Amino acid sequence: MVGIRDVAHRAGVSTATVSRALSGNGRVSAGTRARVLEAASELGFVASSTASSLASGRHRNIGVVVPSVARWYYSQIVDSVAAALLRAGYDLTLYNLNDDAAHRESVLSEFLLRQRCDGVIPVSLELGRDELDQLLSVGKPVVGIGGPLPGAETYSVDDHEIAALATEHLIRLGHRRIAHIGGYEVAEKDFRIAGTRRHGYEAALKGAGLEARRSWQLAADFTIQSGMVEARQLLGHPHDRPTAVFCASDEMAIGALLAARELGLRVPDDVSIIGIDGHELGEALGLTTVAQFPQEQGRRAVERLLQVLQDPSTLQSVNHPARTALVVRASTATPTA
Amino acid sequence: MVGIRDVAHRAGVSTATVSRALSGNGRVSAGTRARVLEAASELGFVASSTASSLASGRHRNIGVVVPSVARWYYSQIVDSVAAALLRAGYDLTLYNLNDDAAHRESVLSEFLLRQRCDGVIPVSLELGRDELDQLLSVGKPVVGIGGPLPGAETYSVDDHEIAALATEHLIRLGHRRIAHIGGYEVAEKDFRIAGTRRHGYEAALKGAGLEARRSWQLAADFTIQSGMVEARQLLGHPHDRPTAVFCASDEMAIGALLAARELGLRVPDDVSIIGIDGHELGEALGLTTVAQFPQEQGRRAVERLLQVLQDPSTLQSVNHPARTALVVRASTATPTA
DNA sequence: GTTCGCTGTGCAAGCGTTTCCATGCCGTCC
DNA sequence: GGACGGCATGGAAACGCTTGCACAGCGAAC
Repeated sequence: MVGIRDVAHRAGVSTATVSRALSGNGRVSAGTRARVLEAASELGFVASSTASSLASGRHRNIGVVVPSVARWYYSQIVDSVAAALLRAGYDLTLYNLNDDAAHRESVLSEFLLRQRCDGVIPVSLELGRDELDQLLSVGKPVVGIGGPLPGAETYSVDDHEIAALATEHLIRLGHRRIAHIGGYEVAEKDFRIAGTRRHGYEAALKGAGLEARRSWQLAADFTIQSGMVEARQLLGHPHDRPTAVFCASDEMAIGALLAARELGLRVPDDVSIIGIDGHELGEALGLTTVAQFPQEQGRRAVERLLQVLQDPSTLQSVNHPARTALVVRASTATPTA
Repeated sequence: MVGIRDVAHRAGVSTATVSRALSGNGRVSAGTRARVLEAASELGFVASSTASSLASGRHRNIGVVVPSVARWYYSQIVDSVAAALLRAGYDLTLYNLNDDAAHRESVLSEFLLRQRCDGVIPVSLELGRDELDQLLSVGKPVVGIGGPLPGAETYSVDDHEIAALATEHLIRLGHRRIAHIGGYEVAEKDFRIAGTRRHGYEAALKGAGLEARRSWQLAADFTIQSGMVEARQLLGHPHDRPTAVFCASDEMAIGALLAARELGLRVPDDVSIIGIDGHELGEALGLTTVAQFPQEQGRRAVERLLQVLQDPSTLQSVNHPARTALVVRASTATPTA
């Protein structure tokens, strides 16, 4: 293994100078730097990041905690975060909770605290104040994405608002019989978003003086398949069928769309469907949605976190509202009845 | 920051004993161990993994290199690999190439070699012999998943075979006009799978004495959307239309299915469609497919890699053929014409 | 009663960097 | 011409663990 001393020896300088020349910290004359660089590349020297971390206290590594990697939103986040970190020369350590609350504890205590990363990006994950404080107290800044994270700096849409927005779009079109596919029943703190979106839906209905039928609120797990399954139930009754469905994610909305077609219903004539997310597939299928832009959220969170790493004092405890946009396509229209 | 000396002091032993007691390496009497454990937990001690890595040369960290995280197969792999590593107490550093060949170089040289991980799991990624040897020579075992990786130990299906299998299923049903949606044209070594599956398709056609029309071989990027786009082209001509389509991934097959319906074609009556992968959504849509089991592949690759880490001499240069299964559902049938 | 071997523990030398501090040098200013 | 400040560099002390080696204690074997 070629080490810094080999480079130092070859370049005829001390290891201190090599370190300075390669890292850019401290001053080195142009000539010396050139010699060092040459020696390093000739030997194929790559500094041991472990040793460097130990000595400097920096890791060039960010921990990203996601509930899952198989759902569109998270995959988009991971994708963009990975790209942004790569560009900045940072590694990304992935903690995939796999929708399993049991992992939470151990991930937080054993992994994140093992002092391998410089900061943490929790995605749609609600940390307790204590957990958050623990991280911050060991000097690991936290910048969250998607979902409430009281006490931390986050980039997130307002889930209540966008759900209301989607629902209001249906109401404005004249719908009165609006169903909802979304929220898990489990009141897990790990997935509060679902509940918040449901509340937004309820609030919008209430605001329009409409009833929120319990039987028209179905729980699914945010995948296309689960959207299909629930929508089959929901739309299966020929009589007393809702004229519109608001789904808490595009994936579920796509499922609902497919289920509707399967049942021989025309969208939007027989039933209007709206989702949330901005999934590319929604575009191909003509799905109306309230788009959010996870790629943008991921990129900005990384930029911000790296900034905080430069100057920790700038870390705030606010949410930077993320951009959303109502994208009206062919899956919503005035009810024909 | 509470360090090992604090624990040692509290337990009334040396740091050496603490290290041994906590890591399980070396012998410690039961009584001492108990005292150490207690002291450690009272102080909330978590060993600095950096220091531990530097001293021991082990990292408890595996590098996973994927072309993308947004496609089903990869997300399944990452998911299962993450779970398996978590169980074993390993961290996972994610290198997302993002379908960008330019990243390849830098990821390999700058990141993987920075000696942060104990081993590497490249997914559907063809390393050159030199790159592979470089990794192996610095003592980083490699266990690949999905796709050829000459010289390395891998868990992968035989892409040529499963493509032929899928095509033959159509031929057996009586189809003679079989199109293919799959392979990128780019002959990138990063995505040879696409080409291999196409060859399997061509071989099967040839074996049956059928022509492989150039215009019936469309290139897409393995997503549902691209499958839709290509299938619209392919199935858009009322005359001279293929009676069956073999797609190199379920996602593209699903896209084709949707496009067919959109065009008013009945599946499988007007056109049969088969994919590869075993995507859950395919089940909901009645898609016939040659299933592979990425979750299983990921888990096994991790198990094997950890084994190799125990005893590097057992690393072989073979592919462990991964399980596949032809799953016949409602999207394929005997052609009606 | 020695000798031997084993167990449990401590000492201290690493692991490969970074960085503080000291030093030497040169140019500038009085 | 001497003092001083700034720059480039080297020496060496961290960083916080792991582990080889030495050693004490103790029971078994002779």
